[in-house]
Amino acid sequence: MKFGIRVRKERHQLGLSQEGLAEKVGVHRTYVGMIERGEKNITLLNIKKIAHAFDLKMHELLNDLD
Amino acid sequence: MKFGIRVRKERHQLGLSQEGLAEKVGVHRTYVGMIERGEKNITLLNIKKIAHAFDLKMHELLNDLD
DNA sequence: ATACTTGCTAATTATAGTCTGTAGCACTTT
DNA sequence: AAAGTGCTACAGACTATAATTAGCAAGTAT
Repeated sequence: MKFGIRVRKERHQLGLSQEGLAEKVGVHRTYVGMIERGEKNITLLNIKKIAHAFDLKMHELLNDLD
Repeated sequence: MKFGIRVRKERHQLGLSQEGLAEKVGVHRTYVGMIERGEKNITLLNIKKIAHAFDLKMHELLNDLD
């Protein structure tokens, strides 16, 4: 999945650490790492939370992925 | 979540029953019902499968949702 | 009256998501 | 060099919940 790569890119663009993003999103720090490495099959609610942390809408975070 | 309503709308547009969509997507018929009723927090992989069953990309199925 | 569709429940299995801890790398300071 | 700091990868054990499955009720249509 390229979703993780996209998340990492957006996170770096904001100059956030995984821990910093985790805090904004409301998930655990290690989980952000797992998402970025594509190890987990994230749910709709968390996609939404991450998108909002980036001030994006879900579909904006997902375009050009599949 | 409005995602379920969107799925139902797309399904009707194709004249499919829940069972017919379930078969195309590769999930159980009752699960499609649960998704449409917003009872489940669907994962990225299943969002992708459903979108593909509709000949859509994920972000196309999710636009105008949040 | 029977075949089709959907809503709903309850139980089980698979896996998403949490938490603790260890280790490695890059950089800075003394 | 060594010690300290910040970020990340990863493992293992745990908890919460997504996803599967079977079954029954109710409506609608044929």
